[in-house]
Amino acid sequence: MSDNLHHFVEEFALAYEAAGIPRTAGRILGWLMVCDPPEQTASQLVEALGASKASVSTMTRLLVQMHLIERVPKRGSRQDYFRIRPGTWSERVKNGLAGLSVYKTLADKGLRLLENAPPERGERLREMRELYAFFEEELKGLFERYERKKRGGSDAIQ
Amino acid sequence: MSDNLHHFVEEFALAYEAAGIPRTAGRILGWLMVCDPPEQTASQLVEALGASKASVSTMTRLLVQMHLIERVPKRGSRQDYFRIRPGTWSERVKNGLAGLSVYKTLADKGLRLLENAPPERGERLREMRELYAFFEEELKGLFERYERKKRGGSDAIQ
DNA sequence: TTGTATGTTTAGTCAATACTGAACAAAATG
DNA sequence: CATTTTGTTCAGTATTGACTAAACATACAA
Repeated sequence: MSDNLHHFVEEFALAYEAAGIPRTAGRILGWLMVCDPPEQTASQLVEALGASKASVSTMTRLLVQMHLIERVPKRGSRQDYFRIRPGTWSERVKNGLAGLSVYKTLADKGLRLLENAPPERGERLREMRELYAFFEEELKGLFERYERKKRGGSDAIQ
Repeated sequence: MSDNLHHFVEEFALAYEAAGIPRTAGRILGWLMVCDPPEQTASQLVEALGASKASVSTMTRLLVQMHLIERVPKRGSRQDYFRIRPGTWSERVKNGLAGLSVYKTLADKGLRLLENAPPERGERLREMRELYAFFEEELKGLFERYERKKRGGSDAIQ
């Protein structure tokens, strides 16, 4: 409704566009973070964001696939309700950090190819491998610490 | 040269394409990680990767701007030499992780807009904020630990 | 059944971008 | 000076992808 809120939604969308999420999908995310009530039908999204039905249909599907939002069935209504999936951001960060291990694997593959080459030739890859291995290990622990803190902390979300 | 190496370079490029780096730029990166010698001229890159001069010129510029590679002046030659920037991967991870703070800021902005709204409406944003704040803080420490370990460790790169 | 509300799929438009060949620029060498 | 080597810029092509309107499908309501 308010102009400020719309501005926020745009900023939200922009930030997530940089992370590879389509503009409209980002707007849906941003809106679902601040709207009242937190569950919204597809038509409400169309209305609030000024996007087409088709776009909302496609992007909600995408966001559901990405586990960022979820469909909420509502008895007495056959409309689809959407909301931010509880725990989404935590999972997103977790997956993002876990994705770093791809690069460790990559470095490993390269090193295997250079087994018979003079050792200094593998220096670049070893540095890369060492870095990603360190973070893969440590981030695992960091995440556990976060979840433990959250369980023990004030309000648990789910 | 070897077919295996080319396959590795392709895989490397593919992995970094997922991170938003153009295919050819990724190939340059991959090649510079395993080539011998580690510094290569533009024409060597053209030759090794089968890309056009124009592409190599554009993509090397991009990679230099991204601080992933660097131009190395070489006395006695007016050709441009390129190599992986020492410490690149470390810096890349560091910046990537530092980028998470954008989302904390984002959540803050949203919360400010909801100041006058009933508190439960800010619940989604508070959860998000709390998460990113935690990681912003902890990752800072984690990185320090990595650098300290590296300095103290076996071979320092730069 | 017919009508109405809702969501998905399709076809097509528009914009962005990765890439190339060719023209151009700059500088060293003969 | 002209020639050769090297790199950049420009113009054009092809691909991808986000988005929309319109057609279609589904299911409830009268």
